[in-house]
Amino acid sequence: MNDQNKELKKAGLKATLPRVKIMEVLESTVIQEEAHFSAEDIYKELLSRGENIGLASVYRVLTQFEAAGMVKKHHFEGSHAVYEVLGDHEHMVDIETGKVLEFQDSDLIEKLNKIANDSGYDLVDHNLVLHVKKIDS
Amino acid sequence: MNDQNKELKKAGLKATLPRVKIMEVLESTVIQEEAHFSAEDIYKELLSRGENIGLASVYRVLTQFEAAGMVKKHHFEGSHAVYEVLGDHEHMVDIETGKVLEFQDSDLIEKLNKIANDSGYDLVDHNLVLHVKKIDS
DNA sequence: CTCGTTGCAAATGATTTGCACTTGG
DNA sequence: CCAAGTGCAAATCATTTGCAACGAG
Repeated sequence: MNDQNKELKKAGLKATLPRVKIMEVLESTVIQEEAHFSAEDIYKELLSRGENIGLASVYRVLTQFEAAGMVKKHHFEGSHAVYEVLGDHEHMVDIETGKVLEFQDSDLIEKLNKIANDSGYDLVDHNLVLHVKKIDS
Repeated sequence: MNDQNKELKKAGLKATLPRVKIMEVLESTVIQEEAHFSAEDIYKELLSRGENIGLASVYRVLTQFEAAGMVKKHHFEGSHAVYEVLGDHEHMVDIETGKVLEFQDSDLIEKLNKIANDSGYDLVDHNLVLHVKKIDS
């Protein structure tokens, strides 16, 4: 049994063809390079690979993957949601180019935890997007 | 000329009845107490005040107000967007109750600016939502 | 076998748009 | 007056759902 099957099992999901194929796409370079993708993007990539998987299933599976903590859903802007394979980084959007940069900063995370704690809460998750523009431009 | 008219002018918008009425609602206690409201909420409040303003206009006006920097749009979760009168605070969502708490932390803002600067950018805006749960629960 | 899953098509629900009709300046 | 703005209804678009057929364990 391969990695994908294991991960699906761990999430309590049957290792069906659509789910395995979608995981493959999520782990492929095409996606890794973009870092962010819509349900539609995945769907098209599946089509181009000759898979016959419905868009509705892509939505269903991504939702399940999100519940399982494998991907995260974002609403950076625009009308549709985008997903990302879970990683511990934050986002910075260049408002002039629309490009999404990623960064990590453990001090920041520590600070966020502290803020939550100070209010009597545990930090379970967070969403952070910096909107930036090149200095001088 | 009153404050609302001035603010609208400053944003380069004609002081039309729908826009003035919507500003009034945004500044009313009903809204201030909730802090977050959907286009639908504003629409209903206008109706209850006997105003005959279309939902489409509410959407149009809120979009213009957002462009003018008077309100901010959020997608905390769920299917519809919510707006808030612009204030310099962050959000903390209790994942168990769905309640949205607000907080301020200048150190945090300073840190965010620093992060952007270190990458050669100016921080224009940011979006931060902490997802928390009560300690021990 | 037998449920959980899927594909497809139809339904939904929030937001947007086309257009003839007002209205603010 | 007349371009900007509005109301209404119809159109869009992303996402969801119902349901009969399918397939993993």
